[in-house]
Amino acid sequence: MRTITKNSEAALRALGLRLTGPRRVVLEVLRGTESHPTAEWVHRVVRRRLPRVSLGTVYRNLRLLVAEGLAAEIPGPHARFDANMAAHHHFTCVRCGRILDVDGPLAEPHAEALRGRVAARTGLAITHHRIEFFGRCPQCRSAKARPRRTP
Amino acid sequence: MRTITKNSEAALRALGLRLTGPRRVVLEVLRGTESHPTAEWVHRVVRRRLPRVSLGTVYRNLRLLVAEGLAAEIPGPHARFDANMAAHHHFTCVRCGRILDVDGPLAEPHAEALRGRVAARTGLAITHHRIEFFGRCPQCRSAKARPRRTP
DNA sequence: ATAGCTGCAAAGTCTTTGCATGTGT
DNA sequence: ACACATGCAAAGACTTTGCAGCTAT
Repeated sequence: MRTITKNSEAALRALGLRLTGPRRVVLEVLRGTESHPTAEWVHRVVRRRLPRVSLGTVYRNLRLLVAEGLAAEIPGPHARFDANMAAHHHFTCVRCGRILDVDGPLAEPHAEALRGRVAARTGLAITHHRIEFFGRCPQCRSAKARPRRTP
Repeated sequence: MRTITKNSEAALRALGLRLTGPRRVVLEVLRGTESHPTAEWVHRVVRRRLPRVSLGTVYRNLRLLVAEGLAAEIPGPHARFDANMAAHHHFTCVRCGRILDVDGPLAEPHAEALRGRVAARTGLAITHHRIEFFGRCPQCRSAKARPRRTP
């Protein structure tokens, strides 16, 4: 579990963003989970602290955080967000939809080499890449339980 | 440019699918491009041959082709489709949005090794993966021209 | 004071669906 | 014949926006 929850304020201030209640809580909520949540999930959790926050405001702040580099958006039919800015990739469970982190050092050195090779041979100017792994998560491998969706 | 356009019929028949005009043309159009088109683009092109085909029918057939393994869907906010079923990855131009193929042998051997390594260390059961490269396409690298969207 | 936020609700986008009609086998 | 497809239009799911009223600085 991630521990940061405190100086989201500082992070926002450092970027010259206004520190409003909804904004701060959206960032804290996002930093407080590893579940790669949807906007709706963030909204539900934010509302436990600030019940009057609207979904529109959550979207606006999520987009702002992404634009400011404090969060990333995981592509897909429904957008998911991630405040983990360290280089890492994702594993998606094809059964339950859960997304798990595959952290940097594990995948990175090889992926970098791959990137260089591809760039060299295709002539494309590659600035970055993303790797998405698919399979079954530990829970789903053992459990006979019925599929669940995350979050 | 891809050449196949002829035995889309055979492919459909082999799967026991009914051979209807819209279905055949949707598959032929998809097989006839490398542009990773959206449903709307496919619809426009299909209509040049069968003007009465609806967008709903295009979606239904595109989904069917994906389900039957004759096409793949590229994830994102707007779905894109691809009839190239050989193992390959994609390069997305961050300037114009164009998607280019990065074909198998180039990326594959290393990616396989990477996958094995990740699987071994994380304990995740990885069945497949996808690599997406980002950067600027040749056109955009040279051109000062203004951004365009693809298709 | 005032540029920037917010809640609310309405409007957009892309995609899916219900239904009556048409069609491949 | 008859199960399956289609066109059309309406409905859905998710996201963005306009606007008048707040609020951080």
